[in-house]
Amino acid sequence: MAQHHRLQAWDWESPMSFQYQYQHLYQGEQGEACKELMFEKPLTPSDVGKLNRLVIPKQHAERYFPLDGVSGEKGLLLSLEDDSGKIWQFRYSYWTSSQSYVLTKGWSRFVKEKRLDAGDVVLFERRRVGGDRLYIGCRHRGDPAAANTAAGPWNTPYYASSVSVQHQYSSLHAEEQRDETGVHKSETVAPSNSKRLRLFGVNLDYWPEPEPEPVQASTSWLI
Amino acid sequence: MAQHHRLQAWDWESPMSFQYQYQHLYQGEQGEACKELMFEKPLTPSDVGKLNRLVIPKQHAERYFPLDGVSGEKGLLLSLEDDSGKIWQFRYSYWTSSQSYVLTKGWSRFVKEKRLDAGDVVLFERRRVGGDRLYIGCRHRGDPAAANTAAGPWNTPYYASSVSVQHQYSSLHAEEQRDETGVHKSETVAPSNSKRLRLFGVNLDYWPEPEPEPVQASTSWLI
DNA sequence: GGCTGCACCTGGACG
DNA sequence: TCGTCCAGGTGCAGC
Repeated sequence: MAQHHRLQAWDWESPMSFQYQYQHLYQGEQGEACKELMFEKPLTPSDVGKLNRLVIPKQHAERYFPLDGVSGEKGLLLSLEDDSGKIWQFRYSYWTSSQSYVLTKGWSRFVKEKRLDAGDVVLFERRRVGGDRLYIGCRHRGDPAAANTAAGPWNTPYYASSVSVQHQYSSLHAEEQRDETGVHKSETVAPSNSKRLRLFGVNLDYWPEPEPEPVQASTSWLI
Repeated sequence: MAQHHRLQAWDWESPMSFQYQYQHLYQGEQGEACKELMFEKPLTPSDVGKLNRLVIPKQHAERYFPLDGVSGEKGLLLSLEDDSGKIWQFRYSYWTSSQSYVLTKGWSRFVKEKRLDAGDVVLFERRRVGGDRLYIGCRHRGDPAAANTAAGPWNTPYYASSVSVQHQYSSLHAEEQRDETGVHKSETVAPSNSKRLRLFGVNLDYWPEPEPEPVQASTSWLI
């Protein structure tokens, strides 16, 4: 598994880039079980430009991302964690017109915060710690040994102590709505009306409507 | 009606350019009733360039093309026949941003197949034969006496015997879906969910959704 | 009004 | 040759 070894290399060679509150995740974890690179994509100019979308190569999308709901009118919402512990939500859709899978809403914020340029690499992992987590990282061009070094905890005051998945969802919804509208809404912390998807052992919420709300589990999707 | 006389002139001066299967359309037709030039437009560099759209001069659009639905989200679909009998579908829209009427989807294929360049002329006619038909033709720069000579029946195996409007619709839908997805779908030849528009005595189907389906007449629109 | 998001579109590359 | 994929675009609505 050459890819996997490469991941291990650049990931573990800069352990200090991991945040304090996540160091415990790696205690005693030396083997392949703890993390798995799903795929990487070198970013094209369009991926980091004004189109505000990331094209997910079809073979990776169909292998690693859920198929259920992605073709629906609004696609579905993916929640991924970066090395700082921040949760990133992206709308994940299939565009029949171009026959491609894309991340749209939320992607431009990621590009901006991580200062991504064409030629940089975005990568998707799942990490086992208790349950699995979905992880998104990046590596800047010419910086082969380090992933996700652009954003540190100093940029992400939220979630500093959010370890439980459920807690992260609540915090996330709060921040998401602040980011989106600049307005705090009363129902912010108690969403409903979404479906829960279990992916790589991680519960993901998604919904066909805008203004997502938290949830009872209704759909279970396992790889 | 000077325009009309001009049409008669260049059109009938090269009768051999008309296709065999359509020659019967002109049998016994000598008067103005059989065909009418709606308008011509000399093509600009943008009309034949990478913008993949034809701007329809507003006065012509509003006089000759339907107003109902053109400003809608998807515009509407116009089906026009060329001299070879091939049916061309174009998305016809009004762009509020530029306040112009345009043909978009389908236009670039027409430009390519007819080998149109800036300075060439595209023309729109209605022809009476039984019911009326909408017709699209072109005339290359420096070739004032001939319209639509660039494409012959040798380029258009489809529709060679499609004379009835209904038959043309079925064939057309089949081709449209082939173009869009590259996949033949079982419901291809039996569209529904579209609206029917009667324009210049010709039934036109249009729909707000992709993947159109054939239809019972629901809307009747008469000029 | 600018930016984002969205649905749609097309040409080029390539197997 | 032809279908598939995707990079690079569009207009426009909403925030």
